[in-house]
Amino acid sequence: MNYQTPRGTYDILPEEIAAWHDAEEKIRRITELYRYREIRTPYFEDTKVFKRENDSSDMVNKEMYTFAMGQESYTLRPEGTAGVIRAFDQHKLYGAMELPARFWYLGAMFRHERPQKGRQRQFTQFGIENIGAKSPELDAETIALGYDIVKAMDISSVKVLINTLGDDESRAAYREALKQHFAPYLSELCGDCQRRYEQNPLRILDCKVDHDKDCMKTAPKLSEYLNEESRAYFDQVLRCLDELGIPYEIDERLVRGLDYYTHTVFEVVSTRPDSGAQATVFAGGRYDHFVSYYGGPDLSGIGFAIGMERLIALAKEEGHAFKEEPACAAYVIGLGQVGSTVLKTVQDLRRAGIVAEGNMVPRSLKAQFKSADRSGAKFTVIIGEDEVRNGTCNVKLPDRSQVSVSLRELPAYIKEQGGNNE
RNA sequence: GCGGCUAUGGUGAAGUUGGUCAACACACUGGAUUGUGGCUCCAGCACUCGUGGGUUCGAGUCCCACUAGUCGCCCCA
Repeated sequence: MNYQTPRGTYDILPEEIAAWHDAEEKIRRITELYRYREIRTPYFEDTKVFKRENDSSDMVNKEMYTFAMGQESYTLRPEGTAGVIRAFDQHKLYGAMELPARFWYLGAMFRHERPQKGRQRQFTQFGIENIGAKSPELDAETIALGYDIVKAMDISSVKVLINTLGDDESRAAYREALKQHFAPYLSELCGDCQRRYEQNPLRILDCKVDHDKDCMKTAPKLSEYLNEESRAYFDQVLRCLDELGIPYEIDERLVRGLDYYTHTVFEVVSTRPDSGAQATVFAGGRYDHFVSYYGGPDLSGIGFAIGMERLIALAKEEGHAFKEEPACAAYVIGLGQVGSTVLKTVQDLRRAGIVAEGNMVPRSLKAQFKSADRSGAKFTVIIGEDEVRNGTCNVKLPDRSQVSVSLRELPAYIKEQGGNNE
């Protein structure tokens, strides 16, 4: 029997973890600067939290890990927004927090999809939600936060795609116009599009199958159906981005997969040719009615999610130097019958704040030196039987010269020599 | 859910038209060298080629199924 990770899941081995810590640290710093606060919601929720009425997205309809326990049906979260808003409503945070309430989250998400480059069944998302206020400035600020994270990872080959879905009135008008336009062509469209025609005609524009059909090219544009207010809102978002120096591209086809979006939607994609089919680094948008869906007041919100695996992979491809974990400063070797002296010496070093390792099993001198080499320690401390008697040790310096130091003064000596790393 | 490609030790891999011991390199372990290492030299390191069937006198090499990886479609972070 071979044991291995389930399909689409993977282990992050110690070798890889520095990259994650680096990204997480930068994210923490940036969310702090923007005054966002972390929220942790369960990894599974009542299925109804994710499976909403009138939701036509595949993610919700066929990619969820749903399981039953007794009478209850639960689902592993496929995305972060639903849980955060559920918590916001459940705990009535609209009354307890200053609005807009600002949340960030980081954790695993689960979708039962076929794995490929940049897509796993368990993957990690960082996301933010800004709930309870609505303004073009907030939309721009939200995009800026994500953009800052991407920049902090030294990723430069990305572009911001942006679009507006308008308010309810604009969308309703557009929806009717689209249905009218596509009605005569319905039989030419793919099966998915025929389903979308009823459920969410906007998504037809997103279709890859029917992309090149004439009726797509002649389809009315959403921008033609925006009312005055929606147009002004979007223009102001763009103006803010201009002022912040964030380059963007308006993409009229961008409607996003989740059905709850209104007004501003955006997607930041990699422009690297080696990014594969899953090039989106982060994506999100505004939602006018999602907060009330779970029983809260009719507040608007905006958020986005970053795919952490994609972020880290891109940073790697772009040559970002990940912050490394602290190296070993001192390695302690024991020769002969030295009892617990090695252990005590290493502990003294650690208590003095020095990253240290010691040889704890009886091994040949050669093997111990080899470990010392591999640990990358700047200093090798050698303790033999004579030294134990005298209360001293031999310290090998980086230039391979050797000095005798009393065990009591060893931590101070190593600090003095600049031993504690950088 | 659909399609292409792939699958040999800890790692990178070689394995000819199916026919001896499954190369080579790195890594690892031990020794030369049990009070001083990173060099060198020597030795060891795949009862077996993702799993299960089949064809054959004979299969790592051919066929089928399954599993996994990978890339693409769908979808999406």
